[in-house]
Amino acid sequence: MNEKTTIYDIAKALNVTAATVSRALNNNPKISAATRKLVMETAAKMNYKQNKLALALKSGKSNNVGVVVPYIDRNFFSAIIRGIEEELYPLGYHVIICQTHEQESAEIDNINALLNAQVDGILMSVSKLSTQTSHFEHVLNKNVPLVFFDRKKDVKGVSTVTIDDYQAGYNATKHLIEQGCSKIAHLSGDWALEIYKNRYKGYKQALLDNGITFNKDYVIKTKSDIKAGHKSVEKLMTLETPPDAIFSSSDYVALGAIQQLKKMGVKIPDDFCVIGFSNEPFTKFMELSMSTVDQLPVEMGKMSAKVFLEQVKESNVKIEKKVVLAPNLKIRATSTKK
Amino acid sequence: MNEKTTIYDIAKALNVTAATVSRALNNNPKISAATRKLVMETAAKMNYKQNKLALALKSGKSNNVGVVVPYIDRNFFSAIIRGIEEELYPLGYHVIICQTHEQESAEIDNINALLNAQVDGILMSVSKLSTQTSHFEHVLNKNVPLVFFDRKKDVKGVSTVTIDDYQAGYNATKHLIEQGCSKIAHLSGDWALEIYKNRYKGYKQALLDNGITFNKDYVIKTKSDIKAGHKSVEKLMTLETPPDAIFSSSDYVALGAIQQLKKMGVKIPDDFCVIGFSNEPFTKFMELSMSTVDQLPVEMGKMSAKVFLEQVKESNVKIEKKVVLAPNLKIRATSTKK
DNA sequence: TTAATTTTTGTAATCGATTGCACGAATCTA
DNA sequence: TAGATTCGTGCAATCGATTACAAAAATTAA
Repeated sequence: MNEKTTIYDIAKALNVTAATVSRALNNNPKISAATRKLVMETAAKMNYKQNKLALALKSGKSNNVGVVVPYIDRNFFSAIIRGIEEELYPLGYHVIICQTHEQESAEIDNINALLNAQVDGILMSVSKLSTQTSHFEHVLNKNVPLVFFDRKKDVKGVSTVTIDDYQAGYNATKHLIEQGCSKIAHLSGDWALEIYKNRYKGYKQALLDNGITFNKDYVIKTKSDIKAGHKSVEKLMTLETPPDAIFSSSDYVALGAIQQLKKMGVKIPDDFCVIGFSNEPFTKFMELSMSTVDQLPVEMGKMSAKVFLEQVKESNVKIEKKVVLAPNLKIRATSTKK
Repeated sequence: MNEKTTIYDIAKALNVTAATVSRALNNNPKISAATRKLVMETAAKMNYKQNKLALALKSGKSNNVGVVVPYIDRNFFSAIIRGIEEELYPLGYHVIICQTHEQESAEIDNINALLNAQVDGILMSVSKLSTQTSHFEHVLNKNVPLVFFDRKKDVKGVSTVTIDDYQAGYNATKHLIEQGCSKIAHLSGDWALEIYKNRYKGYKQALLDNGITFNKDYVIKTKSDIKAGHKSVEKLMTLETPPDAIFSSSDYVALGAIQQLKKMGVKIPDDFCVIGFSNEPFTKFMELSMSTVDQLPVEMGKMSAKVFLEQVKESNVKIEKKVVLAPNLKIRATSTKK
């Protein structure tokens, strides 16, 4: 009884053609008010639901967008997805999720699968291990809009939405200086990703602008986990002049650093200040709440969605938009001296 | 140049019909080895990619499943989605995400949209504010498998994957008793959801089994946020005999409780033990790491996916499977007396 | 009343794939 | 070598919608 009803079923019931039904349902002005009403009512009665697949095939628009992220259960990424979803859902789009686990092969795989599924666009954050760009160009060749958020690669024709990582690094470092710190270390990530490089640049410039000499022993490139924080602190504290503050490019690394510092009996924030990056939920809930940089992921997701929408609207023109959002410094206990 | 190639393009290039191309690509044994090879090579050369939409329309299988959750940026849910994705992706399925914001209207909306998009199944956690069940029956009437995870409603024909909330409540409470607590309060949620009711039942039974009289003043139903934790503790501590432990159905409420207890100068864990629920990431990172119940969300997601797969495999038989996973008590600092 | 318009509806192609049936060619049987 | 099989392909329908174009019906004009 509740089997799928098609426009043909309605047509048969009313002794008209499917074309008429289709037009009536789509409010085509060429249909008489009487038949339109009749069709509408019968459709409702028969519990008709439009088959979006058929529509998609005919129109070439699937009303699906693909979102590719390293992991979906990392707050930063899931919050971005939330933003994307909230922006696109009201317009009838659905979001298809894929994760790469930071593997380039998975990234390529995902992109191909999404293209085969005829998505109307792909929004993504590139994997840490990505080196090639041909799979991105492949997307553009198929005339499918591509938007990078947060982590990007330089590819012509791709729009990007990022925060101003340079500014974020600058602000965080300046804040530490204002707290009276002068020997500020920086825990960074792989510079193959611009975000880490830019945070580093901002850090360096803030030092210079405030008359602090840059010390390259204070900069360590690490993985993004807690252990990396432990190890980095161990290394830093054996230096001849150990630092008195850390600006970390990752909240997890900052957390590890704090744990290790406490273990070593260093007093935070009085003798040592720490600031992380990403505003992961846990930072707020720590006994000593952690200062960090909020990247406004939900906003970033919404903005990515908007950029995508502009792109589909002006499908004739090739737009390459670069949106840069302002980061938001969250000053909390780990960097607030009394 | 890189415009979409169809089997018709390949057919034309080789002077055969699309049917032949289709068969060759699908390794149909009726095709001669020679033509198969030729077709394969030409397909590769022309960069052919199968249009999944056309396939979906023809076959009636979209290879998409819908996942509906209250919020995707809550770790518990995003971890479940991760599990689902990892289980289904290798089989060629894609996951379409929707969020309800705990609104029943959005839930109904999402389900309808997913059905229109011809998903092969819907996996979901019902919204807190859901009261009706007709939209779930609607899914079943369309012969689309429906699986509830964690939060469920009693609907005939729907498979469910949950943890044993009763056991979880029992174990958590028993653990507190073993730590020497005897006046154990319980912060619960809305009993319209079975999960909260069952945790409460387990709590109560553990008390009885250990000769502790149940005190209904010790049970408070609250929202699931930090503030609710503050308020509940305020109320509990003004009782004639205040409790000496809390088993909370939510990590956030437990966090709020801990904050308030500290503010009041109560010593945790020596004078007061606390245990939460969900193993949210922040619980591990607190100064005083929080004991909690791990619901194994990734496992739960994988199991939900498996149940869905069984359902599609045996599309003729109507299976209604009830999987109950064992919860995992994480004993940490907030409930470990020395 | 008839021709000219305007409305309304129908016919049939299309989107890109799959597949039952039919048919010609090649191979086998006797 | 005639007849029966088997093999490889083509024809055409199908999935469920949309939409030029054509045709019929209704309305208006003269």
